[in-house]
Amino acid sequence: MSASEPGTAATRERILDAAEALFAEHGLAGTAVRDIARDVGLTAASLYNHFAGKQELYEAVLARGVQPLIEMMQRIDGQDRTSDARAALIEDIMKHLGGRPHLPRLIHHEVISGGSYLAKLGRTWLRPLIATGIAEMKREEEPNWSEEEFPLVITAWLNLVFGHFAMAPILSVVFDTDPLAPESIERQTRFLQKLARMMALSDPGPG
Amino acid sequence: MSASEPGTAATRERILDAAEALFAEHGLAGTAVRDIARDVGLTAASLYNHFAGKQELYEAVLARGVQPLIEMMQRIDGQDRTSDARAALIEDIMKHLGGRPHLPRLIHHEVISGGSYLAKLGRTWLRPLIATGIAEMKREEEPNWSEEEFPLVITAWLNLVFGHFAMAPILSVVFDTDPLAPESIERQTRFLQKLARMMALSDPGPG
Amino acid sequence: MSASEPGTAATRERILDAAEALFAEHGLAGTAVRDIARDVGLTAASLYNHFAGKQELYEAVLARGVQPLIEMMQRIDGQDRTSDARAALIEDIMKHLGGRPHLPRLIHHEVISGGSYLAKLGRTWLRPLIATGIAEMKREEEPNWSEEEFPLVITAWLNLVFGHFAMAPILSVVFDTDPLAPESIERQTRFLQKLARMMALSDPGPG
Amino acid sequence: MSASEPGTAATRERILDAAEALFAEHGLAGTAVRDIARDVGLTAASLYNHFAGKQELYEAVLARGVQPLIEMMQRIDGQDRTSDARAALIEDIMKHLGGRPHLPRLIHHEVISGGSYLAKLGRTWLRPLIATGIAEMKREEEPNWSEEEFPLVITAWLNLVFGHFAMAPILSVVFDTDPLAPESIERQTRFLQKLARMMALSDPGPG
DNA sequence: GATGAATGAGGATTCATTCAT
DNA sequence: AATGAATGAATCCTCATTCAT
Repeated sequence: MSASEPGTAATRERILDAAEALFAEHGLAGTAVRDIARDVGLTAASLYNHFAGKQELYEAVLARGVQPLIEMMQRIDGQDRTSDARAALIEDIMKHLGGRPHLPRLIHHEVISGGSYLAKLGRTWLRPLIATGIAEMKREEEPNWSEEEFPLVITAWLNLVFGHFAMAPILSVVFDTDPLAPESIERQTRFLQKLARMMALSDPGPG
Repeated sequence: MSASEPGTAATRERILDAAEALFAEHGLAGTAVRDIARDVGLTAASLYNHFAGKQELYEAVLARGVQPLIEMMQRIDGQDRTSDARAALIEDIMKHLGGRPHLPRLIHHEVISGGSYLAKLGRTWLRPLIATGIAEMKREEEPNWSEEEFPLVITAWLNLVFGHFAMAPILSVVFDTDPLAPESIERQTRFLQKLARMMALSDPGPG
Repeated sequence: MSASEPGTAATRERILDAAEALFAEHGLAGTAVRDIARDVGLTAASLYNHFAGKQELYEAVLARGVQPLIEMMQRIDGQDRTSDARAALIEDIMKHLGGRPHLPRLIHHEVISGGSYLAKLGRTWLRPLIATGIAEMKREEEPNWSEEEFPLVITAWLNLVFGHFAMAPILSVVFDTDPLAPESIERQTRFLQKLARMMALSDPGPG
Repeated sequence: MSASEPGTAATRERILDAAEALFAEHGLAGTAVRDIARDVGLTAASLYNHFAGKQELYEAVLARGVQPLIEMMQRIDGQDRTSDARAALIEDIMKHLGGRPHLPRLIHHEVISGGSYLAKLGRTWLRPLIATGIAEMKREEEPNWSEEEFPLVITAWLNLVFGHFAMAPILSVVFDTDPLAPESIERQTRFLQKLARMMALSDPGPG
């Protein structure tokens, strides 16, 4: 009657968890199936009772991690636009990534490698996000950014949010803090919200 | 008999070039020595006349790419602080990375994987850059950022600059432009300079 | 409650059928237990409720196919020798093999591989057949074959009969007909009977 | 200066020899690459310096064995038809197969399994042979066989010739002789030549 | 400097088999 | 009687590396 009996459907989740951590750190090629299995307490052969192969496992990990982001996007897309929707969106995303800190590095691996999952990732997740963001910016009364700068602004935000998590290893070397600690995420969230206000309101004047 | 006859010292560079491209795309583990050799028109065995091993080759690629960044840092650190030093620095870095578009992805791989080269990278390159950046920000008369936000600002800049190149694969899927094309880099440079002015001058007011 | 309800004893037969087809095509080593199970609509694990293992299943398939041939031999051995006994025997064997077209290939696999079942096959089936055949030939009044040629004649007949079925795959490629179709088997039967008459009656004269 | 220095091109041939023997006995699936390598005195990994994979090695073995048969066919096809051409052809083929006694079993494996090489085998080798044989039979003045029986006659000959070698394992169990011994091959050759005369000359009369 | 050949180590995957349910 | 899950033992193949030529 325990909540997660070993050997049932829970095994699949435990494999995904272990795989997520290892794929995030070493990438697809750098991760040995045997190592994933060992972290779950299984033999490599047993993994193949749950996933058809390494590639399929990788994609399942990616899908599981990206799915909530897609849904988050869809929820936001349809809802009322209050004045601080931006701040709430930033907070939501930061919170989700904070709970799955391996995800951004995983996505970075995929993006950098130009992996096959990339096209789907772009279509189902990035494009709606961009559409939402651009629609938002168009609604500004005194916009700081021209329409052709919109994509750059969106991209900038992607890099700011994901970079915080993906760059964590080197940041924790240079600074003393762990970027994945809750208070670091909290601080980064407030910083990004402040930056968002600046980018929306300020007028940098002529170059 | 010149120092860089094809087939002599030049071979070393050609190996580094091929390795840089492949390491950037597939990472250290995902790149086969044989593939690097093939791209140079050599056999894997021949590579070992030029480099002691895969790991050493990887580090040589990393060193060759990072060295100019470090020197750039050192030059800037000692020079006069004109009003648009920031703009010039951004331009310099963007230009260097534009000429070696694989470098950011290479560094991302290293950072994400928490590779062994990372500590050196942090110490010799990132720390001076941060010191310079912080000193710069401290000199502001009406600063928008508190001292404890300084690291976040620096990190943000790192992510903005490197992200542009590292995320290129997925961006070229979502948008129609190639982020590595000269005009894209030019546009991104101007965008970042504008953003720099905003972050320095503007006052977002209370949250 | 009948003895051959589907799911009870009938399952055993269905397993044997599927196994016969696969073993005949891919041999013992080339056939996966899982594939046999799939063809029956079962899991590999379920097979072990019916057979002790792959090897045992293989032998059961072989035994089931060979048993009627042995019995056929025994019947013929004890019965009256009419003038067209040869023609009847050829017809019987061809008919049996026509109903189990996988069997010859199965036996071929076993023979070619020098499998362990081979000795038993030779002793219980081939030897009686040869004895019968030789006794038959000795009864000829004006024999075309010397006693030392008898084994060759017998072997020739084996190759002619079994070859028709075993070589079917390539023959259907070269000719347009399917050697396993009833009319092909009928034609081959008549051909072999004619050949039998030729071999018995004719006198080729000196070389 | 020895005729077959180890480590040169001769290695390829030695691999083919070892592979031919093992593939003939155990088939493609039943033969382990490691076992082939061991018989040559190599590591499995070393095999891959000479052949792209198991399948490719298998096809190379098949091609090397079948090539002489094809050429033999082509030579015969173009030459004068003397009265004992048949006897000579039988002798040639028996001799070639006698020198490569694994080949018939290898071909049997391929034929039985309906392997992919089969179509090529049928087209390049079997069809010319059949054409030659049929042309030969049409030239008979008082033919014993109708035109629609021609394919059956050809097939019979195939089975008689190849069967002698392929069935060798079980025959050596039942009889005391080794069918692959030179004198056995010699005896079988004479037997087949005699049978050929019978099939050409005799008239079995009405069934 | 270049290469063909060899190899130990490892890595993904298959497979026959077992066992608790 | 059926099955999902687990596994040890292969099996094919890749890879980084070495070395004689």
